Amino acid sequence: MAAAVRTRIAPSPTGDPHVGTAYVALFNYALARQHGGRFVLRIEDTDRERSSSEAETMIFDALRWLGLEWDEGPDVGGPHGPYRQSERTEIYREHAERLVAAGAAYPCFCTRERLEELRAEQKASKGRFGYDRRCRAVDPAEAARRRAAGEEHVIRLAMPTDGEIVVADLLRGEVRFAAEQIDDQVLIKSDGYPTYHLANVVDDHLMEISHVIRAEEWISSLPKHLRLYQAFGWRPPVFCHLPLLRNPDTSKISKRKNPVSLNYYRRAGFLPEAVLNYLALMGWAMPDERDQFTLDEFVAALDLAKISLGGPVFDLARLAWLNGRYIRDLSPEGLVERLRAELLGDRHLLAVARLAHERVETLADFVPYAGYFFSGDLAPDEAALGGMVMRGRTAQETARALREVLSEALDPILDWTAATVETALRDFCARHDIKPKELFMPIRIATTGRTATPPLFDTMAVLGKEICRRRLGLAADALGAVKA
RNA sequence: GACCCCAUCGUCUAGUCAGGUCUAGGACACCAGCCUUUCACGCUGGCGACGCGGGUUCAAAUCCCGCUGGGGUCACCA
Repeated sequence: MAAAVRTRIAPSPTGDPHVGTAYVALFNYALARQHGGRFVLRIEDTDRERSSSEAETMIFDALRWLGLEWDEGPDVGGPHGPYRQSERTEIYREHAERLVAAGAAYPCFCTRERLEELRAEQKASKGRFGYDRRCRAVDPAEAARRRAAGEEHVIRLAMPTDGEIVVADLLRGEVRFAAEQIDDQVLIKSDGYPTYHLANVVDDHLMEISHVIRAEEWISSLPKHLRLYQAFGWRPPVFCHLPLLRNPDTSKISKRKNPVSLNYYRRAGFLPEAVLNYLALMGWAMPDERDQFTLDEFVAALDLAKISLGGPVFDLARLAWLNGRYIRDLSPEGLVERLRAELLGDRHLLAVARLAHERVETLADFVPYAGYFFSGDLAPDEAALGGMVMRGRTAQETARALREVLSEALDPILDWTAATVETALRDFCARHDIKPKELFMPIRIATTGRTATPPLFDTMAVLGKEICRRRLGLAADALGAVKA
């Protein structure tokens, strides 16, 4: 009897919930459902610097919005918990020690400074990149003494130094790597936390994951992972690396060039079933090439082996078309229901009403006054573009400034409120020696299309991060395209 | 740069594994027409691709090699 199919999605809660996470989750979910198996959600929060609970909550919300329910996870429990890696550090430490005892891993006392120098040298001499394995030569007894004395160190995996490592990928078959070119990966950081590579392998084994379906960017670390399975004496799961979603210019999908936050799609009025359906079309097609189908139909028809490997360009226009079909399939009553669920829900309506109620005279003024709170992308016209150009600067310079506002001030905000936005924006002005006045009008016009609006930060708070980011990005693009 | 992956219309793809039925099919976008008081939907039609060069074969989009191109990875981030 075949072993149970167990799949997982293992996102890192370090930012906004990513469309790539949904893409990978979809295929994992579908495979598990197809085989009556289990779909696990595991939070990989081993980067103490960047992980946050806000980001984790957003991942839960986004996945649930899409309807990709998990059977085991941090919030629903399960027999293989805990499902948050930060709560499993003892397990990783124990496993790392096992490897050290077996000689498959070793403590490394090299300082960050030395590693940086090493990298610089290697770069200059165009030599091989990676750690030079110096600490591998340290006598184990001496290493143990130094560790006991509290000397700062990491634990590294001892990779074979010659021969070939052959890994198997469900879609690509055997892939070969020369062992010597694989780095001695850090397994345990000096803060005692594991790196992805260790935690991931240990957990996939302990959680009895049968199929690891993840993005292609991981394929080059597969030799390390395989080595870990061997060193532990475990049977590796089936690996299946999905192609990477792409920007229109075919680079790996990024927020600079494409909306990547699932929050954007939700807020911009995309239906979850349409988003899922569209994602299923990335690298895969129904046997009859039908382009509209339900999640259940996908679950029934999915054949992993039929995934095509060319990186699919994420095309908003095609998603919008699909979304339109789903909307047309709704009854008018159904449409109203959907509208009330999100865009015209009491929550959003009330937030807008708070800003609009002293600025309208009749109820009928409300819709035209507050229209931009209920729409998605804004296409700035010439007048708007003119109004956006900052005093004493060119359109291009303004575009650059707006992009910096995005990446430096706005993107990092996970707790999006009028207060956090205001602080971020004022800090930005101070840092760049810009008068707030000069920056705020362009932002106002970019985010609302108007020169007169309720207070900017309140307005941006109600608009939400994703709508603001997209409108600012679009405005920057339009300004950048203005002939100097 | 090194290593790895990939390669069909602008985009998503079917066809490639088991070579002939492929003068390469469908969808998005675009263009035109029809429907229609308008717009949209819908319908019909059009534009549009096997990256290049060698092989193997009676026959290659399909198999092999090289080139070119694109992408990813080379962190005490995942």
